[in-house]
Amino acid sequence: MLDLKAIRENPEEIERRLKTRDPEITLTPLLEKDERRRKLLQEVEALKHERNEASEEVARLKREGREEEAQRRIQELRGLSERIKQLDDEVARLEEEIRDILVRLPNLPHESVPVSFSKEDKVIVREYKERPELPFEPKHHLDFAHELGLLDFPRAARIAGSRFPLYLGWGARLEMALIQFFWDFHCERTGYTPVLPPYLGNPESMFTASQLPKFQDDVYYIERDELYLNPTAETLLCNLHRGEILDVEQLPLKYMAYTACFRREAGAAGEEERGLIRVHQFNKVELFKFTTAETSFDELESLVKDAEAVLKALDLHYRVALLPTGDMAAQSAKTYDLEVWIPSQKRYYEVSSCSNCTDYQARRGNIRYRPAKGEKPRYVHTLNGSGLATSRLMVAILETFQEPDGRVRVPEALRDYLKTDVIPPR
RNA sequence: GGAGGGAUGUCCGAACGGUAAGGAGCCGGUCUCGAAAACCGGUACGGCCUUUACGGCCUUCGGGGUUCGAAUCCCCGUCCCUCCGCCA
Repeated sequence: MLDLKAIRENPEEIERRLKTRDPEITLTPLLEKDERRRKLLQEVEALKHERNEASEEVARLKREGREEEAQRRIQELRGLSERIKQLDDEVARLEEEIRDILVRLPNLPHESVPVSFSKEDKVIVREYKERPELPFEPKHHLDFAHELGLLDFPRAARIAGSRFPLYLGWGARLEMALIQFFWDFHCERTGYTPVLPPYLGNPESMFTASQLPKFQDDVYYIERDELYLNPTAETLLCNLHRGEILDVEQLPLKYMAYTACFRREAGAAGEEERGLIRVHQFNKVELFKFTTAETSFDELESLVKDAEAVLKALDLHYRVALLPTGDMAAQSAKTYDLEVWIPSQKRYYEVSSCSNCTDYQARRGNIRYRPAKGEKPRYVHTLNGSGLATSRLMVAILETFQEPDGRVRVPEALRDYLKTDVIPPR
């Protein structure tokens, strides 16, 4: 959510920047409603002042036993409260309308973000290692994972439905090894505090993280209990300090969570995304930071490096892309994607998305910090990044390290976890 | 799932329906070489609005209602605690 006061003070500039994300955006109705609300507010507050003083007078008269005068005063006040209630209702209605508009506006993009509505216009910032050249035609992971007994999509469909994964045998072990490796890596080397959060979130949590109202259709919802299934631990970690005022000395706060993630992926289909590329349920280790306003863009750079470090440790070819204005999530001011090479498709797939959401989520969730003793609280900046999504990473590993016979070499970093250097073991 | 109790500031804690006591802590001061103690003063976080003032409005878990006036009475909800039931 953007700061209404800032919009009021600088509407042209903010509208111009928002239009780089969505040319349809116009702030005029918002400003009109805001103007009207403030006018009514002044009116109603003056009436309330009058009522407060009159009430005090009634109390005084009663104390002094001047009952008749008090009754006369009370009679005079009857209409006043009626009028206040009318105006209050009108102000409340306007406030709701203003909020409705405000919560649907995206964050202001940072000035370093390339302006374009086409996701093709992302900027490749850097690459790691050479693109792997296999001495044979690489197979799609599904074309050998079933044979090797690593995955079983037909049986997963029997249990839940299509696009749900079922890992088994060495596939399950590999997935757990990836999770454990990422978990240990960020605990021990990059210094994030580990968290195992609830997998369900309430409407307020979804709203704060900005899953609501726009992405209502992308998340699973349990109507009976008014709870949403976790679509990404960003949603959950974002709410860890909702409503709090943090000490500036605590910042930056760095958290890491492992969760299963659930997404409806309505409308997703197609040959390109079969197998583990796009599923309703996947595993992810998520990184999250709460920072001050001054440091958040530096913290974004180090967050990206922390996520990259895992890919490097796995010896995978990847690149870092800076997304253009039109391709970022609404809450983000600046986003880097980490994309890993998928040999069978000869293209890159996103395995991590690292964003600085500045004060957008913090304002929704009222997450603040006190810059110094005695100073007014300010909104924190929130940052998130996958570190990483294991399910997609498994695709990269299976396909990059496949042997002609379909077996898979295990990256050095995972051997201690799996106790084998090839899957399945000979 | 059932029955009961509770939620007030940084913390503890009070308030016959009359406009949020008291204490601790914290901040400032006096005293002191300095500190502690003692004493004096300040302290409802926070938010909104404007004529930015010694200003006004809101804020006793959240939302409604009754009333001239609600921390207080009524209704709905959230969270916590106790007991019963169920249970990995």
